[in-house]
Amino acid sequence: MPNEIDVLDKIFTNALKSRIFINRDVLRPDYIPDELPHREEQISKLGSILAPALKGSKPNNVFIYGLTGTGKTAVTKYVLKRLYAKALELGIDIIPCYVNTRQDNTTYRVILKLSECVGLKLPFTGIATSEAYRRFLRILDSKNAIMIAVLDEIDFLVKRSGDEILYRLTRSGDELSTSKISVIGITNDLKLVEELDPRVKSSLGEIELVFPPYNALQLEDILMQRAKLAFAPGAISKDVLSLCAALAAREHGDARRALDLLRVAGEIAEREGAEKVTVDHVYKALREIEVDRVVEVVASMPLHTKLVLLAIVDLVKKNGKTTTGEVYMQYKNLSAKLGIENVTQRRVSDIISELDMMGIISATVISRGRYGKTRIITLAVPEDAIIRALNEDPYVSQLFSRS
DNA sequence: CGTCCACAGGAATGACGGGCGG
DNA sequence: CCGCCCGTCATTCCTGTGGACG
Repeated sequence: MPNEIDVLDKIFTNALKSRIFINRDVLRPDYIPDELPHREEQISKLGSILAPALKGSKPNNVFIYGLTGTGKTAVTKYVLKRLYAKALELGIDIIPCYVNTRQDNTTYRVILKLSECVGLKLPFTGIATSEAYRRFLRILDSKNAIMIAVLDEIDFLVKRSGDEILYRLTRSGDELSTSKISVIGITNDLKLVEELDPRVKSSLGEIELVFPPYNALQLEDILMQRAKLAFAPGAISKDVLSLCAALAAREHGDARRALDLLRVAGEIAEREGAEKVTVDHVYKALREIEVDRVVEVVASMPLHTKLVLLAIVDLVKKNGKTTTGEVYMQYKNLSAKLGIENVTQRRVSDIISELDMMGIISATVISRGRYGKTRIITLAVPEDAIIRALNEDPYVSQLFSRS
């Protein structure tokens, strides 16, 4: 008992006397810095595209693509913020509206978000989608304003709910008399463009903006800029920044990842009561980020998904890889042990796809000729991270304690 | 060179809980 | 309170298919 108090006491005093961070929020993904290094070109392009809004005419729709962490969202939010400030100055009514369609991945929820931006409260369920849309348009039109709707990560929206809402929004001019809507679509999936309805493609792709990945040197610049604000003098060294930059560049130049790495490394250093962040802390952070992600993703999965995942872990542990058929058999065994009814193979097939999408496993369709077509499944994250995550579930953990 | 395996994955449908407007 | 609509999980039935085997 007294031990616990000591531990806590230590943590608290460590946090207080920490000489690591001055302002750690600067490293968070949603922080928008005043300067975005190596994105000057994109900023000025987007700026000139949106500028007509200040004169009251509708800017072209824009399609932005680039991989994750290439600054698409940051640049867009930054430009929008500046545009909005300018519009206020000039007394022009511009309504910026940012929707992340990874969270709001249905047509209805997108409309809900757009409505919020014009000050319309809609029930989050209960009325027909088309009715919600009509109400939204009516309110917007009464405002005599230019709405700039940013739909971030639209691949999620399109995959789940199709591109109908995109079509309607880009064509909304027909249904509005005074107000206007410009759409900025952001995606990191380049193939998405081909899946879109050609009409959407042409109207949304009036202008395309590409965000190339950062290289290691550029990432280092970004980290440097933020580190100056985030860390106490002397708490961080160039080696550490370079390592974070290099590790993130190895993925695909993902700035978000680089910043996460740096922040978590700092947090670990702080926890340990260290005086400065070391290379070692960065490697620990690398691991911690992965485990956290897995635990979080797994925790929100329904029971059957967890069971399928456990079946996969068992089989992969044994053979290094597995197939859909094997997984289904093993999954049936597991649910029988728990005395739970099992779902059909069709459903398990979908669950495997879902796990693949979440990046927990990797599943590739292959044909084994005479022996049929199946998916070869391997783990995409460390096994012990998954097991630790699954153990959190009271039902699933019974299967561990047994044997 | 055609078969046919072992699934992939689309379409239609339904049960269910949540939450509205009237 | 009812009727309606939503999203989610699941089922049933289905057509499609790469390539090793015969």
